[in-house]
Amino acid sequence: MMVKILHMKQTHLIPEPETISMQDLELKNFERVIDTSIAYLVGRTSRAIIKRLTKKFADAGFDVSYEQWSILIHLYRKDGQTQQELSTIAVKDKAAITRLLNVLEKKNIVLRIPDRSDKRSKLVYLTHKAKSFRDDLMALVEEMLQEAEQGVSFEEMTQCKATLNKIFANFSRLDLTD
Amino acid sequence: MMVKILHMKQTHLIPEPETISMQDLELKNFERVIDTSIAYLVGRTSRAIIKRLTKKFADAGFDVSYEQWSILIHLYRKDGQTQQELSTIAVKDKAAITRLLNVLEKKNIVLRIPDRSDKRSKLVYLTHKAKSFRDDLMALVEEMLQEAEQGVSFEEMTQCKATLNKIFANFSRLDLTD
DNA sequence: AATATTTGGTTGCATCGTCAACCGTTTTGG
DNA sequence: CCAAAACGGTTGACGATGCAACCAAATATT
Repeated sequence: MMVKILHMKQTHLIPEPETISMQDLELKNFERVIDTSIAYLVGRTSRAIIKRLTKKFADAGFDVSYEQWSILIHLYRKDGQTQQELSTIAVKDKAAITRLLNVLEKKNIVLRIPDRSDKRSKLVYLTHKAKSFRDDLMALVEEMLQEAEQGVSFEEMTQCKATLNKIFANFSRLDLTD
Repeated sequence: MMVKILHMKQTHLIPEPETISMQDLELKNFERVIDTSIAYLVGRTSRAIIKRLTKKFADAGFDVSYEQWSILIHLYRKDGQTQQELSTIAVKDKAAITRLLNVLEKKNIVLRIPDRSDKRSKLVYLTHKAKSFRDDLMALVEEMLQEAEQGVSFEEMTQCKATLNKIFANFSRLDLTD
């Protein structure tokens, strides 16, 4: 994979183009794989966002983590979904959903009601408490999004999102075909 | 935050523009905060990448997780760094570094050597084993990156990375000024 | 020189994510 | 109609993360 001509002898004082270009290649390869890698950038941006929003929620006195919010938001849009639906829409393992809901239920933010028509599934509903701070949470998220967008034009952000969607779609496809 | 004129009376049969636009606003707000939110897209793309690379490593018989690789790569570039340096460059908590290195040391992939000139720090070095599969891991990462880039032009990817960098910088700045 | 502060690293605690195994229910297909 | 397969949810095992408290060594302060 890596081109290795790093041990070439330097017989002249003038820089030899071959050697330099090989070192460049090596450096460029690292750059490509680390600092400027989409994997790295996407990962650290994601962590930065989570950290920021977690802090915002905490500072405002809401005992809701980013992950818990990522479930809540789907319930705010449509209350009473099954865990399976939440799992799909939130792109999380169903085990992860079970555990997040355990915490949210303990905090009295959601309720699990057995589905009468299908005894296997449970429908997840928001409590009054959850509904009461909905707008506050949404406002904090809006605030965070605006912070993220500083110096980024609408078109630029739209383009970036489109690219991220393409990348995600690429992996979704590959995961299916394996 | 949310504009609520959903309870307006409908006195005519023709759809009232106000009502419709308010519902649209509501929907758009959800869209902005969920599906098309940069937070959501960045998060799911990151998880997809990690999942894919983890699978690639495992399929090829390498017992190295994505997180472990994210440390290794920095050592491949420059061997013998302190944990503090790794923490900064990998954008991870120093506690996380300690634990990742514990695992890597147990797997005989890295070594921790106490720094003789500063007894507090430890220098992290790659073992022969680590060096031996370096190119294989790099090749798998290259493969994953190429999968990610399907249907994405070079310019588009460059633009996307630039935007992600801007967003990250925004949060870094805010974290400092608090 | 003596003390205070900072720094590098480890550990405990709580949360989160994935995988695989499992249980009870529902659906399918011979 | 009944056995097999699929499905929804839970649990255990294991890795990983962030925060805060902590220790020992190194620097800075006075």
